[in-house]
Amino acid sequence: MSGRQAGPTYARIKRDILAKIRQGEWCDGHRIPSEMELTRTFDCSRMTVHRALRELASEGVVTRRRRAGTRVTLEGGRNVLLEIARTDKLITDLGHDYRYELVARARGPADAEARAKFGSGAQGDVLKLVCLHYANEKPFQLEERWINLEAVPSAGDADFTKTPPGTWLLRAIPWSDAEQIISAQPAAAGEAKLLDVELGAALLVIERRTWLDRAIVTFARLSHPGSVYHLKTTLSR
Amino acid sequence: MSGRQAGPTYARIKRDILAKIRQGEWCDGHRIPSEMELTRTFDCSRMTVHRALRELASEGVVTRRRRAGTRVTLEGGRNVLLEIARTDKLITDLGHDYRYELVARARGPADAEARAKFGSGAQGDVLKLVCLHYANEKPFQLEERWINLEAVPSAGDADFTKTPPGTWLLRAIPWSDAEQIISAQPAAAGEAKLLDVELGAALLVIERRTWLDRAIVTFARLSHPGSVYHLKTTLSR
DNA sequence: GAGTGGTCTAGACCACTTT
DNA sequence: AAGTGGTCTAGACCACTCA
Repeated sequence: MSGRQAGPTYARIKRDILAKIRQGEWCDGHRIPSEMELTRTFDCSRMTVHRALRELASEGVVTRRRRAGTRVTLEGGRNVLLEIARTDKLITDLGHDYRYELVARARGPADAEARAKFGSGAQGDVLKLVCLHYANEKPFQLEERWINLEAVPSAGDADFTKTPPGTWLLRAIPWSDAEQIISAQPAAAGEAKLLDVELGAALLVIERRTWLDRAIVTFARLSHPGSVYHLKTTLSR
Repeated sequence: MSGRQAGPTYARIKRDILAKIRQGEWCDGHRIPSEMELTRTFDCSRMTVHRALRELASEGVVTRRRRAGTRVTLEGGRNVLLEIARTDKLITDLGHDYRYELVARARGPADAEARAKFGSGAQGDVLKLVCLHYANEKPFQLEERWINLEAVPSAGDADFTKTPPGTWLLRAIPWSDAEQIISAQPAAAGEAKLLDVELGAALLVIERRTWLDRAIVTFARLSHPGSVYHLKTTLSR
């Protein structure tokens, strides 16, 4: 038969295998037919079968080993795509009014606090910014931002009263590595006042470090009132 | 010639292109040579070049359009990999002792609470479990779990005093879609007592729904004391 | 040793989009 | 109309690993 369904052959092979896994016909650890067998089943070349299986493997659905064959991946950790967007985009995507305010700006040699954030990587001047992002005129995110001026000298002259530093940095600076820590923390006195929440209220905090090669570029601490913000991720297989 | 560096040809092509992007030689929006040109540059077949470019496109590094060519992807949102693991694996990976305890188990028709969690998808019996996961004998995660027994009848007979429901479900049940919401919430009275924290303390809460086709399988609310738990993600390009 | 996946080739035809 | 990427083939040889 080979009722030519929609799309290319490799996609049809992927769909058929995924359907068998989803329906439980092939469960965790089950061995999938070899490339040669599938070549006969789908009446196509081995390269086409190989591409389908290779993509499923790169998506974590199956695990392949020479001689041992292809098996449905045993359950372990799963990788979930978590999309991180600029704060202004995040808010306007939700259909809210967005407003940004620069609360404080200070430039000077790296003090102990900055060195702690940067993990001892900064010796020269550091720019520290404190910003508030509003959604519908309510505080949505408090952004504390440290920028390593050794790595990004042009940030010293940038005007951050209109453009949030996150947006400016994404446009201006290439980066090679990033790290992000998501946690729940009680609001300290200063944070509570700026975010207009009770002292000790639950905040969702994202701390993000960004490097260019070995040099740290920036550290951001983004705090959100727990009552108004969450991260949502979806996945399917 | 073709100074055979390490690894297969397609990987070398990917590395070379990524290096040019990282070093800023090809910046956002820059057009990359066509497959035919790269075929000559790297002295290999077009399929090999195609594979390298296709993988870079699937990783979001480049964007490809027929006739228009291949370009370095313009900056937009970023995708971050967030790894989600079973709680027992999470704790033992950190080098801590793991202990699990079933606090409560109740079976009955879906009440208003369960229908709210399931988004009105459940009509029949529901199994509700409350579990505690300890790391080094300190409460690490409070798991409140609802299982739709219409979708998973065998869960009604499973023994959850030894095996955590998350582990059991991952092994027993295929799934097709999942949704996850990460938030910061204050500890309610019952949660505070079980987790041994102050009333109103900041909790990092993960709520996860899992479906098989259209039917909801399970809803889990996983609460962690903010002081002992965080999610960490890293990425590089 | 034999069977598995991993890579690669030198062609081919098609689909799409810009000119 | 021409040039780009998208897919596919029918082979080939290699690398790994289990029996």
